[in-house]
Amino acid sequence: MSIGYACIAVGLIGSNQKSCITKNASEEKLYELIEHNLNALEVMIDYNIQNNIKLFRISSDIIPFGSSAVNNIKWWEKFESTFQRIGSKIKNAGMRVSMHPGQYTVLNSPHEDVVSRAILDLDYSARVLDSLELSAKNKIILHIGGIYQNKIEAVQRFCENYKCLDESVKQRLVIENDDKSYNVFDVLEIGKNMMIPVVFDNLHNAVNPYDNVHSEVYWINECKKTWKKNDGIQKIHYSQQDLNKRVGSHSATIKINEFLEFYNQIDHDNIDIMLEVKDKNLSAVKCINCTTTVKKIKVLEKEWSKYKYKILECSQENYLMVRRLLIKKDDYPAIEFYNIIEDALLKEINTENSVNAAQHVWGYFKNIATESEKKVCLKSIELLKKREISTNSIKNILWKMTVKYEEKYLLDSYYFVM
DNA sequence: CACCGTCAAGTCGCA
DNA sequence: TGCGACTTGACGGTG
Repeated sequence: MSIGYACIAVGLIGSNQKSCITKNASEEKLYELIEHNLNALEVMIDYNIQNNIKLFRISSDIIPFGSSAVNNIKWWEKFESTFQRIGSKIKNAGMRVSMHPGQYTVLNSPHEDVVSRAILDLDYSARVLDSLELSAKNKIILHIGGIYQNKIEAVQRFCENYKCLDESVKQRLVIENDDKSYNVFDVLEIGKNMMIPVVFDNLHNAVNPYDNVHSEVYWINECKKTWKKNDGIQKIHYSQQDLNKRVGSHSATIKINEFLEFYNQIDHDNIDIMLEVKDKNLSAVKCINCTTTVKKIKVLEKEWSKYKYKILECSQENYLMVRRLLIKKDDYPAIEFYNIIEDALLKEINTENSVNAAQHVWGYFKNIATESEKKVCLKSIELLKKREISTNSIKNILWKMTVKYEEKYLLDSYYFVM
């Protein structure tokens, strides 16, 4: 059983992906971007290994214009050794990765050019995974596509076009229920007929259900039947609704209690769970730490070192609660720990707390900063007290000093990214 | 340096 | 018929 996250690692230096607009997509520029993005991928893979994260989605933007004529670089040749090195790390760690072309990759379109671009997109995704020399258990996830006023014909077109796909794509391709057009029943029909594994997405199912009779567990068990030995263990997508946004929007973080309720209902030892959530790796680590059988408080202490100034900024009370919680060194109060953090993050940030947090962070530098840095910082904190500057401004100033003085404890802090 | 429009894609709902 | 929303972070130009 693995829990993972998609594409981006929040608060991880050197992991950002770069892109450019078509106008600027010269060969030189593209080469530079690919090199950068592969570096960033390796940074994320290393991070995953260090944090025991064994499930990860590689961004489809890893190679800018990877499936377009705009990019003529034979990147799989030019960066062959880089791909092999990263792929080895993935394999040796027992990590499983995937790719997920977005809503604009539509295999069942009635427009020939749209379909051929979709095929190129799938070929590209497979080529990335092939270049990493990973097995067919490392999947490409696709939605069925549009309806075009006739679902039966649209499904037929999907199946016909699927048959035309390259074998390297077919052995990796899995299909997922979406939030508008194809519910889990529709996708299962296709999956069973075409022998394609089905990924169950709980939020899509909540938004676009087949009926209100069958439970999530029922559908997960139905989907399980579509996964064959060569496909690896069943994969599902899990996310929670952002209550302030439109129906189907992913939440900022995974509420741990709600997750555990779901987790405890399913056959979690035989399922890989991909989280779709704004805070990405943060929620993945949270869910892993709350379900692990290895219960070491050191893990929570490490988490606390990253969260603490952010929590101090939100709530002094919660900050003190966590400190009390982590005193007993033979305990492992992971769920309580994350409940206090979730609670703090929901609170409105007031001036007093944001000043307090900034002063704590400034404390790392007050003996090493130059006179001018000291002047700027203290002035900014005074302005913050009067709400004349934003918390982002002060965080930018403090972040620059963190980088300059390589303040290790702060470099990983979520204070700067939340 | 902060801010914000733009990009890039295909479908669908609505005027 | 055509346009805006959906999605996403970063780009890229402006002030």
